[in-house]
This record gives sequence, C-alpha cells and structure tokens, in this order.
Amino acid sequence: MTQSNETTSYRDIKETVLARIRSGEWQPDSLLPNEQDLAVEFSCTRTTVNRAMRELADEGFLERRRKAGTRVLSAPQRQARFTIPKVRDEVEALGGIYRYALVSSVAERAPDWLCARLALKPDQHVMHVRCMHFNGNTPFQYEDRWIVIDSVPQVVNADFASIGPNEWLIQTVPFTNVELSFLASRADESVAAFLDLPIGEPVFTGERITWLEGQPVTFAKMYFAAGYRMTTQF
Amino acid sequence: MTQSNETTSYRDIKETVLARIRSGEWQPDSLLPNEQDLAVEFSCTRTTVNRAMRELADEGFLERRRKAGTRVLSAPQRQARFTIPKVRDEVEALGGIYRYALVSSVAERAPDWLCARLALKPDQHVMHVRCMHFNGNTPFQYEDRWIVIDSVPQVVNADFASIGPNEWLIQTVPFTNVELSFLASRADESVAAFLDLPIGEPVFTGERITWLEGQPVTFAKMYFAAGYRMTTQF
DNA sequence: AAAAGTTTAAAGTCTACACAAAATGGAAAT
DNA sequence: ATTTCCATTTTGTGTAGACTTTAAACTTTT
Repeated sequence: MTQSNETTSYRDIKETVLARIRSGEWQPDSLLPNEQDLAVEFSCTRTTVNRAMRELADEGFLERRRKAGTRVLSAPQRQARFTIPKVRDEVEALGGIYRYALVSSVAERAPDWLCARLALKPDQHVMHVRCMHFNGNTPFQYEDRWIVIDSVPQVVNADFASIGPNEWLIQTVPFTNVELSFLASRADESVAAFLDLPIGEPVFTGERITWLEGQPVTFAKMYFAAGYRMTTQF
Repeated sequence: MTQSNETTSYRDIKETVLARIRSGEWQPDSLLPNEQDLAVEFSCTRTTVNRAMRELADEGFLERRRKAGTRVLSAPQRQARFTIPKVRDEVEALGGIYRYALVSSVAERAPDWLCARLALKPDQHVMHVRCMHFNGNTPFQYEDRWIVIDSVPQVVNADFASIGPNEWLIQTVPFTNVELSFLASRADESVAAFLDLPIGEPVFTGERITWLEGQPVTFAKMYFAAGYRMTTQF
C-alpha cells in the first residue's frame, strides 16, 4: 500500500501518540502497547511503528527498553537544539552587514591556565588570536582564541587578517569533539573597550573547546555585545 | 543476513562516511554517490544506507535533496543539544541536596510588559509565583514566574509551598511550544538579595515561554547563582 | 530568451519478513 | 535467602522489493 492516502504513516503515528500523551490518555510512566499491537491498531507494519516510536524516543518523549517495553517519560526531557551558527551567519540573519577585524595574532607559550584546561604540556605553543566581529559598525562579538600549534601546524602561516580564525579552522581541520559552555561574565577593561561597554558590565560569554581524536585543537572565548540573547524554539 | 558479524550496519556506514568527510576524501559541497551505489559498495540494502545517511543529515553533516542527491555540508551546522533538566535534577547531578522554597504566590492583573510578551488581553489575570531553588543551603536559582490563569484555571488552587511551579506545571498541563532564551543580566536589588550577590553582579539568566496549542501558558525568568555555566558536549 | 510542460533521477516511505540483542522475571541451584 | 541460569518478550536492525514525492534537467512552446 502507499503512504499517501488511506494508510497510516510514521508521521501520523507520531502525531497520534503525542496527542494521546498530551491528552493524558497515556499517562507518564505508563507502559505503552508493544509495537506489534500498535501495528495492528494503526494497520501498518511493525517497521513503521518502530520508526515512529524510535523518533519519539530520540526526541525525548519516550523511553524504550528491550523486553521492558516503551514508557512515557514523566519529565519530557525535551532537549533544546541550539544551532550554533557562525558569527557571519548570525549577523546576516539579523539583516546586518558582517564585518571582521583582526586585533592581534601572536605565537606564544601556552599560559598555565590553558595548559591545565587543554591538558597541554607546559612547553607547548599556541597561536593566540584576538579579533572582532561587527554588525555594520556596531561591535557584535569579541573573540579571544588560542590554537594549539602542535595540533594544527599550518596555523603559523594562516592569514587571520583576511579570514576569521573560526572560519579558517572549519575549512582547515576537522574536529571530533566539542565542549561548549555559556555563562555570564563581567566585562574587564579590554572586553569593555572592544564591545564599547562600561567596565564591569554583564557580558554573555561562550567558551568552546574543540578536539580532534582526543588532541586539543582550540580554545575560544566569545564575548557578546550588550543585549545579546541566545534563543531557541521547540 | 545479520548485523553482528560480516555485514555492514548503518552504524558502520555512518562511521565510514564521517571518516571520509573528516579525511577530506569527501570535500564539503561535493556530491556523494547515490544510495543505490553506496548500497553496492557497502554490500547492504539501500534501506540501510538510507538510514545511515538520513541520520547523518539529521545530525547536520549532510544535506539531502530528492533528485539532487546528498552533499557534505560545508559548515557542519552541528546543533548543540542542551538538555534542559529540571532544577532538582541539575542540583542532584552536582551531588547536592535539592531544596525548594516558595517566596510568594499572588494572583494579579497581568502587567503590561507581560501582556505584550504573551499577547494577553489587558484584563487577563496571572498567578505570579516567586521561588528559590537551593543546593543544600546555597542559593542555586531564583525563579520569577507568571502563569496565565485563563489557560490553567487550576493554578489558583495549586499549593506552591509544597511543590515548585515548574514541577507542578509539568505534571498538570502539557505544552506544545517552548521558546527558551539565555542572556546575561545584571542583578537588581531583589535578585541580588535572593542569590546572595552584590547588586549589579552579572547573572546568567534564562527566559522560558510555554504555549499549549497557541495559548500562552507561562513565562518564567530563571536567575542562576554566580559561577553557573550551561555546558554541553558533542 | 522566457515560460510552460515533461521526463527522470534521487531520496522518502511503506510492506513483509527474519533474525539479533537485551533484559526481565521466574526457575533452579546453592 | 541469595545467587545463578534460562526462557521469553520486546525492541533493534537487517534484507528485498515496491511505490511515491520532489525537484533538477531537459523539451517544447510562446
């Protein structure tokens, strides 16, 4: 049979299941009928039911365990997906004109705190790149980044005057793991100057560490201009 | 055939594809072989290839279009998934003892800014609930929440002294849409007092709006204690 | 050229069936 | 009473094949 007309598609099943959960017909923690029974109810194959339920589980609505069956999660652990766009895209999405400016780019011994943070040996070197991202002429983000030279030797020849370190890294080295944090920090003298804020002003700050197969690649601090909010809908 | 030994599973395919992307064998924007050809290469069915590629596309590595084929995304739009745990879980995950305390709970006319924010009529009423979440005796989060009485009439009888408004809402009304924002704000007098901070201190702040089928349900501001960071790995 | 229609390649989804893997709950052994 | 073991149930994944939908590419008409 086809999925177009009289048949139940995995989408229909997802909707129906969600509706039953929302209506309270299927209470949190309650055990759902097994796939075979649902397949009969929806008059489709178990394969189709499986896809629907699997996706609902991925999306955080259900918990499934072999032999134990499928339950409604009591606290729908709905995970917000924040797309982490490149700064350029973020500015352009706001309808602005993206502009990039290099502040400084220096090779240096990794500072102690960075060695600790990235598990570097005390004599390893990093490229320290500071730069600004503007929306038109308004400061949008100040970026303070360290790139591990042993992991990315080509970085010593990179021209960060013409391309931002993030864009350069993305097209140069792949990565396997990322840790991303957000926090509220206080603008120190230099952050305040770059973002045109009073010293001590709250600054929405992101920290990003990237690895390639266990090797630390880069650590970046991203300071956002006043009023920035990171938003997602789901 | 089975997925255990000699055969290629959709997981194997995902790994192989990712490895090829990372190694540069499959460049960004390049067109990949179609599912049928990959099925031959991996000696499995197209169904299996389809699942692998579909998941990689969901995860943001590939872009697929019917007839146009599958391409490697140039900027791996990897979306960070932040699980938004309930405060209790978050505190307990830190190894702390969760404690909740109601500050106040009052029914009132919705303030103008809230009417604007939630598209309420000027005469609609809300339950304004303020409360604290502690890690042991250390302030963890101060929550300032408004619940739309027309959307959740039972709220007038809720006993927020014994259960937090978030937990109460989760087990009382379902929701269909959420908007979640994070920003850095400045501690005003009351926030500073509740979180035991100096006035003006940067505070990591979350705002959450929840709807049920287009009906606004609740607006919450969550102020996190000093040093809080929201972290995710991927 | 530009617009409108047609073909066709690729992904999307479904059926029907099979075997695999996990884990629960009970039986057996200690 | 506790541990070990085993049967059984339920989800997980795979095969093989078909039809559907989308949209790119080509063809015809204007």
